[in-house]
Amino acid sequence: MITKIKLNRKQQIIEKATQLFQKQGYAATSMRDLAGFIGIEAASLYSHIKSKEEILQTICFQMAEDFFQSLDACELANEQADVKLKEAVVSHVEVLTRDTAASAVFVSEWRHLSEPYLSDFLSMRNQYENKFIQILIDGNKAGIFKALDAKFTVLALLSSVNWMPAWYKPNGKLSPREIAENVTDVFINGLKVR
Amino acid sequence: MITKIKLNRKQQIIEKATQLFQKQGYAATSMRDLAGFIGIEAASLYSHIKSKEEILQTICFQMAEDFFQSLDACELANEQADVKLKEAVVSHVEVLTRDTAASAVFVSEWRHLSEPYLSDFLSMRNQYENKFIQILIDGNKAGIFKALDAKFTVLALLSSVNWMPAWYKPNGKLSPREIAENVTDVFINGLKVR
DNA sequence: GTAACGAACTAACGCTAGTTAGGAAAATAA
DNA sequence: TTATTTTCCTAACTAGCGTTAGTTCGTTAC
Repeated sequence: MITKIKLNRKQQIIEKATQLFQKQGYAATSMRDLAGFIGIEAASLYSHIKSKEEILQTICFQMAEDFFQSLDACELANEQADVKLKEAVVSHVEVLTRDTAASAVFVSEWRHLSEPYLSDFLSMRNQYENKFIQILIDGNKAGIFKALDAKFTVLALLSSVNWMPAWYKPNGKLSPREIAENVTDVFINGLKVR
Repeated sequence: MITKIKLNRKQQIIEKATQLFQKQGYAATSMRDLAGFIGIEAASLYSHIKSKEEILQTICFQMAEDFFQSLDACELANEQADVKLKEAVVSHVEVLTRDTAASAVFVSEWRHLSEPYLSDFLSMRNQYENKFIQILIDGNKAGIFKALDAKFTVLALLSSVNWMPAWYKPNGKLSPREIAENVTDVFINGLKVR
């Protein structure tokens, strides 16, 4: 009984590649490595994909799309800046934890994209970060947030959260939302008892 | 007039390699690349170094030593936990910004170390993180810090700060100490006006 | 002046990389 | 059953990898 395990070879290739790219890095992962783990020959991969880089592109741009979609799904129009920030970070962390391997690749392997994909990627990332920056700026104008370099602060916030895939265990005690709420609480209210 | 530019070839090799490892990653940087930038043949590198990995080892362990040395130099024995934490982060950021390229390599290329160097490296890193964790635990016991998962919080804090080398410009408006103080202030007191 | 040394060179080694071509086998459709 | 399409194979190619061997050549030491 074989059942229909073989949903889609291409999808399986991308999934395994994601794991290997996370563990070893894109450049240090060979097509023979990848094929071996799947149980076929390296050349056979090319019946399903066009190139090694296509895999990386798929991972990176799929994740980018997920981040945008999740952020857009938050209804933030009528909220205060601190609530907005919290919800935005929760959305971000939920995407991050949904597939930690893909997230890790997204965070640290994008630089191996070639042009014009690299430029596209960076411009999308910039656009995404700007949404967070705007929340901080608005929050400051509204007297809710301190006057800090908004870009700098957002980068610090996202960096702290982007490295979660490296240590997040899906069976841990905390849900993604709880984790995100903890992190944002520290950022918004601080570590200190008051 | 040639003057004595050639301070030390080995040092020059390591410096250039550091830049390339940062920009392209360790695995994606070839010895011919490196040699080309220096202006010699790849084979000639081996008059000065034993292997490609030796360069990575030098960078990673030199940085590790710097971090420990800088942290140990802080006199924290009689301070409150929040001051301790602030000083520890300042020390960390000062090392990070002293050589941003080496720091970036230290942060993201260590996984290409082979055994036993990899294990040594990770155990040192663990030891280092534990010093921060202890500060949080003590601070909580003393009623200064909230009750949070200390390890989790430290990793978030260090991650947020470890990605500074990627965007820090030495000629920026803020000194390393000011940057570190800003970051720690957010972490300790929060983003919110009170 | 000659011996010794350091740093560079050329040439090549063995290996692995990503990828292509062409055909066999297996799965699917008619 | 036959035809078609999908999947995988073997074999091979070119390019590049890290590294070694052996040599040349200028500088330094006696």
